[in-house]
Amino acid sequence: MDEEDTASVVEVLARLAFVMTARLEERASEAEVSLQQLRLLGILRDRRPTINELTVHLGLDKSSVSGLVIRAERRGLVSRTQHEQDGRAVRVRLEPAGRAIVDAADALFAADVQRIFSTLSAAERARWVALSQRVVVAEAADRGVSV
Amino acid sequence: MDEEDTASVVEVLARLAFVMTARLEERASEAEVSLQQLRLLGILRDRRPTINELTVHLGLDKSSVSGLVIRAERRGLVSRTQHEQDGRAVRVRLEPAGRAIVDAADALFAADVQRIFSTLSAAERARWVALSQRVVVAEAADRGVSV
DNA sequence: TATTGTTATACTCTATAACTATA
DNA sequence: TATAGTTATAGAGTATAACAATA
Repeated sequence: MDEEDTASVVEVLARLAFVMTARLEERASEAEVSLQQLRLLGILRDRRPTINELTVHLGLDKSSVSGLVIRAERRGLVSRTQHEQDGRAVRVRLEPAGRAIVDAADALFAADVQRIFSTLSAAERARWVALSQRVVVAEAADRGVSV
Repeated sequence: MDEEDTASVVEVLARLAFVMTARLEERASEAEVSLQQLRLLGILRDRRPTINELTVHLGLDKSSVSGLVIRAERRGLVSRTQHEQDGRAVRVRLEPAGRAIVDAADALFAADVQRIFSTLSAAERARWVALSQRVVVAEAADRGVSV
């Protein structure tokens, strides 16, 4: 891959990542939460993890996760309950108010994506998804090795 | 575009945006700046904008931009000079230390991209870039209309 | 009067270090 | 001793509102 080739990939990739993150942030904001709060709620949709497990999913320090969860709990979006086996640990659970928010933000973002990607034909969209999935897999592999 | 189709696009798109933003953040951090500081420095590579112009590029309030610039100036990465025509305005300029940082972070990220995208053939890469560019254009058009 | 930029204030988010309680 | 989580502290980033200087 030559320099010019790389430069064009970097440019469109960075732009895509920025505008889509900005969209997500905007939709989260409309649902009255920050992007990080939305990420937290999204993780809790099908899990009841401990703070420790959340640090892995979110890639944050336990003190940062503790703060995120406490602020979410203060708003009634999640709840903390005692762990069944380990008396030191807590389980974090999504509350109905939190689920309503994450569902609303998701619907808004999905509608954005549907509108934006309608510029491609069904075949082109399928091709884009297939190629992008391979990129995501390659990124994970690269991270696993290079770190 | 049916629901299943949309869901797969949303999933890979969100994942791609997240991991690439995380990469950029990591590389910025290695270059000793935050992602927002790196964005600021990147904009200044070929421009000497006012604070007002920067609010458009960054999508932030003028008070937020003011703070970003002041913190960057405190570290010697940028400088503020009087505007030639308008006595109220200032011009923000990239200093050599700032240029070194943005160049270093850029090189690291470009190397990441080169490694990751080598999983695709040259033809596939070209196809991915072409499709993604159309998506970015459609996003901008959608934003211009829907807002 | 309107505009440019800064400042005061308040909040979220983040990490490090110290701490408490449990294992 | 080690681990799970919270708290104290410090700093970046963000927005709103009030402000000063200039247009």
